[in-house]
Amino acid sequence: MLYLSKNYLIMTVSEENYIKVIYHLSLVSPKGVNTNAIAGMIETKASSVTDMLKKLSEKNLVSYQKYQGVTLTKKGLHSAKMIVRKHRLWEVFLVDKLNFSWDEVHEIAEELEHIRSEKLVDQLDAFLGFPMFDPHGDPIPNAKGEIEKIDKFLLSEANLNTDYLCVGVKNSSTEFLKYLDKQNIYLGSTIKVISCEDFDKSLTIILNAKTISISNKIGENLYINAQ
Amino acid sequence: MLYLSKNYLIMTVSEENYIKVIYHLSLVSPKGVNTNAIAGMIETKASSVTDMLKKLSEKNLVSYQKYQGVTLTKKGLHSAKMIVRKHRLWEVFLVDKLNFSWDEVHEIAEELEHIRSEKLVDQLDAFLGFPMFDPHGDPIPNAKGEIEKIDKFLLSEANLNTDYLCVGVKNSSTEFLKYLDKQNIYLGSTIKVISCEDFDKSLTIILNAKTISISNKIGENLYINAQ
DNA sequence: TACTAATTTTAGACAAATCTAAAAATTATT
DNA sequence: AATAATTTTTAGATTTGTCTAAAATTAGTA
Repeated sequence: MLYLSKNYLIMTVSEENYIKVIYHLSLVSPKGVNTNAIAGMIETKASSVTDMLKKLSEKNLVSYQKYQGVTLTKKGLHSAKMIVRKHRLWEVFLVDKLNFSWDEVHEIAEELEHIRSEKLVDQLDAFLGFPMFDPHGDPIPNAKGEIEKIDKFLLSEANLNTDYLCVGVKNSSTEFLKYLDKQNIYLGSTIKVISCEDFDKSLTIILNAKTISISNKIGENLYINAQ
Repeated sequence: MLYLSKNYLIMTVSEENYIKVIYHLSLVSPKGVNTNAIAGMIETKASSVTDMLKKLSEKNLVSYQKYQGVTLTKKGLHSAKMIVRKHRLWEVFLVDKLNFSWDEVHEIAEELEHIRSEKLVDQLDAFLGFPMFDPHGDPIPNAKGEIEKIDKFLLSEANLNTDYLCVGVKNSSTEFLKYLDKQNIYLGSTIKVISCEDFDKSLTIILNAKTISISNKIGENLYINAQ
């Protein structure tokens, strides 16, 4: 096994991707992540996942019991947070400094998140002014792995006639983000739900003083916050 | 073979490293680069190089004749320049924006040079103000692959009692760059050679108004320019 | 020119990460 | 609780990039 120092072991890009996916799935299934769920996210076969889980378990990055799903160890959790930290910091860099739009950055950050230098990440963080959130409203872990939790919920759960702030997206797909751009919905936009159709749960909202109608699916992918 | 469009083919990190090394060696051996020379640079075995040369030849990135060495095709040359472009732009970013020193950036740029997005490189270039040279004085190819040639030569070839400007380093190793820092030799420093010892070719120079002595090996790795 | 030395290539093997197909274990359903 | 359906694992194969050892070619030298 490839170690640089006692606490820092070199992971392959593939291993990092598994750890990251397990981390994201753990937030929804903290008791254990299923093989198939991982396979779905990585776009690989369940058998490949099993192979990798054994390897990650060997390296003490996950706790894995045959047929019982997998959880991150303390070491694995820290690795995952550092990957997420890099991913989100690079996204901020791309948007704030290189004028990318929020729908263009995910794919590039998927590559940049695997660049190894710790100093690079921390200098980048400082250069960007220690941002707390990425362009999609997701929190950026600090150098220790600590994550600022903000109280946010979905627009579909909003009370009627109450002012909210748009603070994030649940879905970061290009299609969804481009739709939001077209509707002039950005992070920081003010939103008030006027009505909800019983039939299809579509919402009529006042967005930055204009009234528009959006589908239930949009409401279920937009995070808001009490203003 | 993995193509994205007619003219853009995806290369693996390994393939890119070979192409880059062949490019650098071509500048010294334009008639053909030897298998062993490549093996030495990549720290691999000659047999591995042979395997890769066949693969690169298949992809039309190199012209390869058994036992006869290898040269880059037009396509290979362009790929190489784009990799070098990325490497050097990232080095500028690390030094100018993230406060790295010139001896820390090579290793990180070795990773960053493989990030694929063309838009990323071009936006980075603009963000940095279209720099012509990297922190070691090496020219940065523009988006078309054009490289500014400046007339530079080694300090060991300098005339006595003539004012020169330090414009680059031939050797970018950490050890050499740290030595230069210690001696306060930077790009842009003014240098005049006062004398050269017959015995060991060591040089006595006036550097920024101070007189110091440097070995022949230093003189053979420092590029200068008529002021 | 013939022989020796160095370089380069071939042949076959291996590790990492993946796959398919079949077997085993778990979960859901009657 | 027995059986069906689903999930997960195993076993064995494949691809990429590497390796070693041996063979082939080229270069150097007496």
